[in-house]
Amino acid sequence: MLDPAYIRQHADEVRRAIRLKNEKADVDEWLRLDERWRAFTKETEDLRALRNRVSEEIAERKRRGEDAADEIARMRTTADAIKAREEDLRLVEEKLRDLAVWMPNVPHPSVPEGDESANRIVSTWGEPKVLPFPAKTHWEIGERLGILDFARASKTSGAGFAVFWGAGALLQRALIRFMIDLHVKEHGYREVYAPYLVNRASMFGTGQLPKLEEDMYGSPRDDLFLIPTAEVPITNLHRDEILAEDDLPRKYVGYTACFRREAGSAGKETRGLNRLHQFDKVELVRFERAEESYPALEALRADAEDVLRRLGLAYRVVVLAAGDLSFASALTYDLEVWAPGQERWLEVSSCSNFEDFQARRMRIRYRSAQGGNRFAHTLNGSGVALPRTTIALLENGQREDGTVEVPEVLRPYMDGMERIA
RNA sequence: GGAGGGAUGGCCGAGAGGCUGAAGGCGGCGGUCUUGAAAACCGCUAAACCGAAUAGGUUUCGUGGGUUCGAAUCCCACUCCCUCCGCCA
Repeated sequence: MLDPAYIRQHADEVRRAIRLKNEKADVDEWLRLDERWRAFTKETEDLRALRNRVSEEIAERKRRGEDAADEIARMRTTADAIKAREEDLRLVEEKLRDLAVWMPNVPHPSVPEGDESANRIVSTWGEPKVLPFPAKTHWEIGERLGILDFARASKTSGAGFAVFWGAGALLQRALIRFMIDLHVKEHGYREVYAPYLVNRASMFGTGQLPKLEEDMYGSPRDDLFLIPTAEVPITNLHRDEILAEDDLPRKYVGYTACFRREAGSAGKETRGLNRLHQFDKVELVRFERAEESYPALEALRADAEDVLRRLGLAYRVVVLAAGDLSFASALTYDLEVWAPGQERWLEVSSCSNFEDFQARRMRIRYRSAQGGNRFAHTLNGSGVALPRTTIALLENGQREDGTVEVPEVLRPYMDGMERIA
């Protein structure tokens, strides 16, 4: 949610953000209603002030044992007028809010304009691997090794699901533990295990609602949603809280499964583990002082990158252009790993700074040392998503004989297994 | 699912139609004392909004409605929490 004062003073910036992000939101209508809201507010408050004053007088008279019937009669009409004005106010406020919730966060000035094709590569780590033999795709490798089973996944659940067997399943557990251990022990995050089902308020808080309701799984009977990312439950942990400034930053890491409809996407790009309705992810979430959120985004990104470096996977960092930026984000870095079997880069992490956009929706504040409460800045990024990391591990680690080398750092988590055969 | 109890400021907790934005405590800030600190003592300390305002005003005691000239306080509905019973991994 944007600051109403910001919308008033920077309407052009907001219009620009809406255009760049390909959103639909009516700033002019909002501005018009905001005018009216202020007029109604004044009228309503003046009437209330009158009521408060006269009520005080009535109380005083009664205390002295005097009669106040005339004043009470006069206030009866005032009470009706107040009720009418309050109703008008309420309606305008509702409309203002309905318009405001569709306004996306404003991109950081450094964000390139344009769609996906304007995304800018800021760095690359490692050499995209070229194998000395014909590279196989991960689904070929995994099915031959008997660790990946898409046929049976579609039997139990349909297209877009995966079953991992034996060493494949162990690899998932190993990745989760490796990543969480790294972030906890070396990067200073606190581990949290949070619910997979969340309520409407939580989905609204991080900005998935109202825009993405159609993209989510849920239980309509209970008005509960399956989380599309751990960002939702973890960021909402501090909804309606006022944090102590000394307690910032708060750095959390959590593993969850994630669920996404991915409606309408099918084909080559989604084959195998590339795009699933259910997948696993280790997520990093940070709550920061306003002036520290951009340095914190760099730190968050470095923490996510560290996972890929230790796994020995070549990757690149991309700054998303405005048109590719999510609704709530001001600046996002994507981390993409190289998958030689498919000869393409795969997004395994999106590291974003939401500034105070989510915090306003959730009323997450901190008590500032100079006095006064300020909205915290929230950030998050995957550290990292499992399926595509698994793809990269299989496609990069494959040998000509069809076996797959296990990176050194994962071996302690896999009973010393050096190779999946 | 059934029966009870509850929700008040950063936190704990009192208040039961008007004098309550709200006692008291904790925490925080400032001061006295001290070489320094602690202890003790004194003072200050909710948020949001309208407004050019350091003027004035409004709102907020879980949420939404109602009664009333006036509601933290009375009534209704809902949400959440706790206790007990049932069911269950």
